[in-house]
Amino acid sequence: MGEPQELAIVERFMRERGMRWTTQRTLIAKVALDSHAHFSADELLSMCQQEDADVSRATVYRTLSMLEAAGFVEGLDTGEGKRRFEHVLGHCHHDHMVCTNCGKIIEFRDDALEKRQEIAAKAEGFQIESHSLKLFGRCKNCRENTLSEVDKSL
Amino acid sequence: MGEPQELAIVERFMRERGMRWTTQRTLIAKVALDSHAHFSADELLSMCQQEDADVSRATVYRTLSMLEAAGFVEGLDTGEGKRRFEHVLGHCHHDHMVCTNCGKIIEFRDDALEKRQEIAAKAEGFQIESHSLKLFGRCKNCRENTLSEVDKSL
DNA sequence: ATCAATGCAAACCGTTTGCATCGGC
DNA sequence: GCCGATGCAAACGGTTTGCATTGAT
Repeated sequence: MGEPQELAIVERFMRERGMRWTTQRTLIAKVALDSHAHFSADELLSMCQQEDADVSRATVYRTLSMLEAAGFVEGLDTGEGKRRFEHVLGHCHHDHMVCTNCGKIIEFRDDALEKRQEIAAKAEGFQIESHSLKLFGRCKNCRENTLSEVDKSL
Repeated sequence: MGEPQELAIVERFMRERGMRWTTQRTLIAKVALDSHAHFSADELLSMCQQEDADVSRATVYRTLSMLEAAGFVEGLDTGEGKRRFEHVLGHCHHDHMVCTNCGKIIEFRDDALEKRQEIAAKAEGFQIESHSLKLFGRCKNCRENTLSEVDKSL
């Protein structure tokens, strides 16, 4: 995982636009791009504060929306009432399965799916800019655990 | 559109569970099931108050979550920061295209899409309970208007 | 008469914002 | 030194909740 180069890309992006490359932005971007998880703004804040106390919630939100607008990070709504973000720079597009039991998020990709979406859009004269596909249900683990619980009760 | 029977179904559902069929629930369910639109809780409240002033915001929210839990209504997140709901009882499943310019919501259905989702889930040992697919972009109308604006500026 | 449902207003919670201060450039 | 970025705390907006009252059964 090549965070150093990625961080440099973010820095360059900001500087080119006349934005200041502050210690907070460096830290937030580093932690966000380092993470392989789907983190909430709050979790990102905690992760940053673990490394260095000098970050505020407001700055995390502000930096996060810049990173999102720039396309380095992507927000997704998992139905918990708050957004989660994922590292997107240098990763290819994928969709998500969200386990409604344990909250696990599984990434998957299916080109046929993407193509069908394009076809459906074309039929309506609609031009897709982005899309969001989430499958909600039970992950493999939770299904197995549920089954064994049922077994026990028999 | 057969609201009377649908309303009776909701009433029966509630009564069977020992819930009281109040004037507020009758009104809210009627208005919600009458609507062909994707309404927010607030809009539903206004629609109800137009017909009868005796409904509170709290009751709209409480009734809405019952209707959703019962499967008469379905909530979807269009990315506006608030949920929208749609009449689902007696309608077959569909997905949505959301115009990021005018907010228009287009319903569409593609069986091949659904099948690919099942295949992708099976590959992960995931059992789908529900899913959410939204295409964000520009609707036909907005595309045409945008084009003519460009034309004008030339 | 009972107890669930309602209305009100306050609480909630994630997120945004105004403003004085700080710090990159 | 300038002006953009930060921190703080207050504001925001959708939604939920505690509690006294109302009303369906």
